[in-house]
Amino acid sequence: MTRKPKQNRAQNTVETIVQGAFIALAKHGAEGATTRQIAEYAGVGVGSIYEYFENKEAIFSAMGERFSRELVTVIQGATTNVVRLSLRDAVYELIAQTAEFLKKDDELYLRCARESALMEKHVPFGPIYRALADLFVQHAIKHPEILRLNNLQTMTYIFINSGIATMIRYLNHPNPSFSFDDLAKGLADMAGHYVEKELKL
Amino acid sequence: MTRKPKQNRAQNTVETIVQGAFIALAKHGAEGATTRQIAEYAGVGVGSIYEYFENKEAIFSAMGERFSRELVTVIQGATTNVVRLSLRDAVYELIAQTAEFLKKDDELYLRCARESALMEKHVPFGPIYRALADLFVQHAIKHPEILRLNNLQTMTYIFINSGIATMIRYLNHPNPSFSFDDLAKGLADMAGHYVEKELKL
DNA sequence: CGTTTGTTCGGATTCAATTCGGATATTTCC
DNA sequence: GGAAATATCCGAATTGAATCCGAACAAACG
Repeated sequence: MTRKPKQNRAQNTVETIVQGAFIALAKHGAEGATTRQIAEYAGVGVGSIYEYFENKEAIFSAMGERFSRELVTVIQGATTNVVRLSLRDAVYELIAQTAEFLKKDDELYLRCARESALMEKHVPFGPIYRALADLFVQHAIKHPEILRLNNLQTMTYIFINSGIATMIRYLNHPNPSFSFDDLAKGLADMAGHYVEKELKL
Repeated sequence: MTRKPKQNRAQNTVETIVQGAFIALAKHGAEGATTRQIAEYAGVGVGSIYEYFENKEAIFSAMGERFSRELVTVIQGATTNVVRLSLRDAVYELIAQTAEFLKKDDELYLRCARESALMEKHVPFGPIYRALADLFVQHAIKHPEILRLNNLQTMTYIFINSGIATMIRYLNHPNPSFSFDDLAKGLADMAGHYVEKELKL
């Protein structure tokens, strides 16, 4: 039965295992990442994994949670700057920040994000979605005219999901006919134009 | 080594296996779908699977290809009607058609699409993307003003990917605060407003 | 028919995930 | 301090699903 790590040592082991899993995944893809691989990279016996993780899936979930948590931090960190900007600029800035986050640590996260099957399954998007929705609210407070939109719920959902999905897809399979920056501008314009047009009606 | 089926009988076995895999997946999810399960549903010996499929992954790929092929047919079938409509109505209609496609056969495809991890990995989106891009061109021929947009490539990419991703996400985890139809309208408006606004500049 | 080629099958094999029981480290408490 | 209790770590052994294989069955062909 999996137990909670009580000592520092164990806490550290858990962290080490998750880190090892990130490395194994980035290096060998979802297939190559066997439990032995992970234990190897973590510098830990295979058995130790099962002291703290129900099974291999649980490691991936822990990875997903760490990813989600850090991305939320990035989003929250960007809030103060972003709320001042126009919606268009806010979207652009947010995408830029996220891209930077994915590329840190020698693209560790981006490499893992390429295993999009695992991502989709194990990353809790709820908190990310909520952080963005919050940001959106903060932004709306500074730009109250946006509140006049009547289908705000739906459009927030669409913008957020579209943005995340399109960005991930592009990073996974870059399309040579335009740059990531073009994409970011396109997404920013899409949101910007929509709001401007809708407010006119 | 896997072989090509030469006799009708074998051709049929291959088809049967793929069908069995769809059923197993819809019924028991990605985990429950063991090779024995699949063979069982197909009414075929386990060994037979390996005559025509390199491994289990290959079955999923075949499923993905079948899915992709059929969806492309749906899109192409919708073309004649859709090109007449305004961009907004065209997007709406297309989403409606796709949703209907996903729900046929007692939601067989939708159930499988829920295993989004597998989808993402095994469905070749290229042909689907191309069919939509084609449709977009056909549409533009009837509505030439659209060709005045300067970042057409990028925006096509964004609209198509946003639409697919948002729709699949909603169907996988419906958001109770608005309906699927609201979503379709939102996506249609997003594309419609963007184009109208951009053309004004 | 007899031969050759295509097909089906399910028991045997393989290999990664998981378990287990003991060895080792840390904390507790006298 | 040190001995008991608790927590941690480990890797050989087990398990089970994916895959292989060789025998048996069917069709095609002369």
